[in-house]
Amino acid sequence: MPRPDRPTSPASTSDGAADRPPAGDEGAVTARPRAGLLQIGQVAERTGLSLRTIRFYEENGLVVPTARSEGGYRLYSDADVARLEVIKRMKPLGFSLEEMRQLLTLLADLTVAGAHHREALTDRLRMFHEAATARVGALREQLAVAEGFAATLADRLDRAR
Amino acid sequence: MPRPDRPTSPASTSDGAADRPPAGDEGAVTARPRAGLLQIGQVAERTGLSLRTIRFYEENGLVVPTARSEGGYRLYSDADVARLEVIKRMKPLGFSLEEMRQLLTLLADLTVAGAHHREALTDRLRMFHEAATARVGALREQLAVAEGFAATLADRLDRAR
DNA sequence: ACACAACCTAACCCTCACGTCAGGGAAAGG
DNA sequence: CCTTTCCCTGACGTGAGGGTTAGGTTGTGT
Repeated sequence: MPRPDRPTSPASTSDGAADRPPAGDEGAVTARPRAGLLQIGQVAERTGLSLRTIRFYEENGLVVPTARSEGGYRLYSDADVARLEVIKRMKPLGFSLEEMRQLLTLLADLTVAGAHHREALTDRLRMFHEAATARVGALREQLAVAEGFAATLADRLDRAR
Repeated sequence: MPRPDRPTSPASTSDGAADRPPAGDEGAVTARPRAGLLQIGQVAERTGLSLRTIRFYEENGLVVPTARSEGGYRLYSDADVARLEVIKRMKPLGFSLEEMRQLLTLLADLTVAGAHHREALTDRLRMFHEAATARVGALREQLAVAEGFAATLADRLDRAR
């Protein structure tokens, strides 16, 4: 079973991320190895996160790959990737990894419908929402300051032209 | 020459920042020691920066206090404070300390009117302005993502209420 | 003159979210 | 066999500060 991809591209910058998702039959739609699992490089490509970052998130319990290959390669499911994408969306809110971990768990717990603690969960969710709202406000202010400073620079530019 | 402030407040939380700006005559407007110079605590209060941060900026050559007291206290002029405030405005743009240092110098150089390198200076200024504009764009996007996520949270909140 | 409270100093280590090597193993093909 | 390309772990580095410690300075009240 040979491999279709990489038709002789000898030079590369090094550890990049692209390629070799073993055995997708010729003309397959999207690279997909045996069990619908992606390896880290492909995940990085899809999410725009660095390999280091993805590993780091695992180290901190944020997204642990569903499986490992015999040789120890991390193998990510679509759900894993989705989790990573949620994290990406949270990032601008400036939550810490720990907070993100908690929020992820919380959201998962809430999705399990059968939660008896529903009340407590929504309470915690409300707190996260408040924190998020606060951060959004802070961000807005930062943006305003940034715009202001950029304007100042523009000013000095054509004042000194 | 006695001091007006602190009319016997024995308990305090500790290192705060307020107080003893020596000898402002009774009923003075704003605390002012001898030569219109402020000590670090007062600067912190005015700028909203932490003592640590202000010292850190000095360590990195961003704002070196105009003077020191006999005993080694940092003494800041109004110009120093102004510099700190400029830094505060730059911060949301995500420049590194080094970049901010350069930009501060650049702006100062430009103000010295008599610059022969005016051209080169404005060129550098233009580059900073471009960087700033780029960052503003990035910030806007971050804000959008943040708002989006906050909305998602709000959604889950009343979907699960 | 002395004690004192409030302020300051330098010097240290700690945190967070990664980046950056270094050295070695795995997957696939020639 | 060898080569590529990808992946692994482990360890150290970085940026922008935070916190703590042990001690010096300043102005004041008595």
